[in-house]
Amino acid sequence: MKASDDIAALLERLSRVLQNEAHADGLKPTQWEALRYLARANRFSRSPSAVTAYLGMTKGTVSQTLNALERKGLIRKKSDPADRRNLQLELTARGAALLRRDPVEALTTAAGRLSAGERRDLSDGLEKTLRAALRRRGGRPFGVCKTCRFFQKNAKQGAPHRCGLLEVPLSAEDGEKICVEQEPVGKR
Amino acid sequence: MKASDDIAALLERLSRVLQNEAHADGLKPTQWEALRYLARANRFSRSPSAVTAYLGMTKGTVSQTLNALERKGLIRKKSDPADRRNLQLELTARGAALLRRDPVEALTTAAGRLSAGERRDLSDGLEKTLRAALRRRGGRPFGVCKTCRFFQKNAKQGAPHRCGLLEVPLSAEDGEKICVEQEPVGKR
DNA sequence: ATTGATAGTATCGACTCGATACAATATAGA
DNA sequence: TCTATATTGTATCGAGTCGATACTATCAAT
Repeated sequence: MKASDDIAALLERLSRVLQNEAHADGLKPTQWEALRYLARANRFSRSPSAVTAYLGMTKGTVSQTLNALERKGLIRKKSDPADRRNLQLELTARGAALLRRDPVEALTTAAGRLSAGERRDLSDGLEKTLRAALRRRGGRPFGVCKTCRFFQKNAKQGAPHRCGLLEVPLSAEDGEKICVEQEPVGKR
Repeated sequence: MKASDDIAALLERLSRVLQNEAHADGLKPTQWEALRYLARANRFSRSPSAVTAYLGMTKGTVSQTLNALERKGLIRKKSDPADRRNLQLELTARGAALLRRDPVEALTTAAGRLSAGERRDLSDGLEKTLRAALRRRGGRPFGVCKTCRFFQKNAKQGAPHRCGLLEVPLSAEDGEKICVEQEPVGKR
């Protein structure tokens, strides 16, 4: 009980530090988050609606944020010929370059001083807490493609892997990225 | 290297969930944070400047946030007769009541499912990460009074304890609360 | 063709937040 | 004492956030 309160307080405070850090290079915290997400998401997951689900915000806010990123020349919008309601988002070269100077590096290096065991413990605890919090809110976990129950390794039909949900081939790179549709293996 | 990135990503995402959660009851995330801080801070640390240092924001923003909380009848401002530049802040009964319905409870209960050992590991990792991040930014740790190097236990001069920095008596309650001036024991 | 779901945009209002400029009070030095 | 200088807090601006609401465009199912 006591320790839970401490964890909440620590998370709140770290969250604040993170947010303060994220005002660098003329971008706002939300803009950084969206940019980071787009860099780590596979091609099925680089749409405004996926960003909306990931950030847990409303469509309107995300629309504004993406417009800001486009205005700054950090992302590009392409319409999807298959479904013209969809927008495909991708980072420009400038967007990718900016991301290499990510202010959240500060926290990354702060965590880097921990021992390997401490890092694993911390990572495990955070992941469990995050999953519990997301379940409670009804949010998707947004895990990496290859950890999904629909991921078919070595499908051997032209492409290395395959998605059993969308019925499409997957490159090795796709498998490493975040996916909107991801559902952890033995779940649900 | 790999695990550090994971930790940064998990923290970022948890931070976002936390922020989304904190839009309850007509308060904004920052207003909740300020309110929570004021409930946990001792009498030397309930001023606008202490809130400013704690949240790591500018004076102007904090001033607005505190005005909003006052308008909503959640905090009260009193001028300090000793130094008339200072403002003493305190929660009203309504403020204290609202805090008992804190939306961050969501995360608290999420963390509550962890085992005692997992909680301790998580808490330790978060604390070390936070300290490292704060040191890097030059921020104060804002620890609890009784863990401060200036804390004198059982001073036996009227009051239970004593602050060796400010040279004032401390109640048992003061000792349990967050202090702006706190410096961890064997530090620096 | 109508109906309904889905993807995005536009706009409003309250708030955030860095930046800047400012008022009042306290403190230290000449 | 008079005068910097620092400290505490407020006021205002502009860009952005974010929930809410209303809107357009496209697709899908009957």
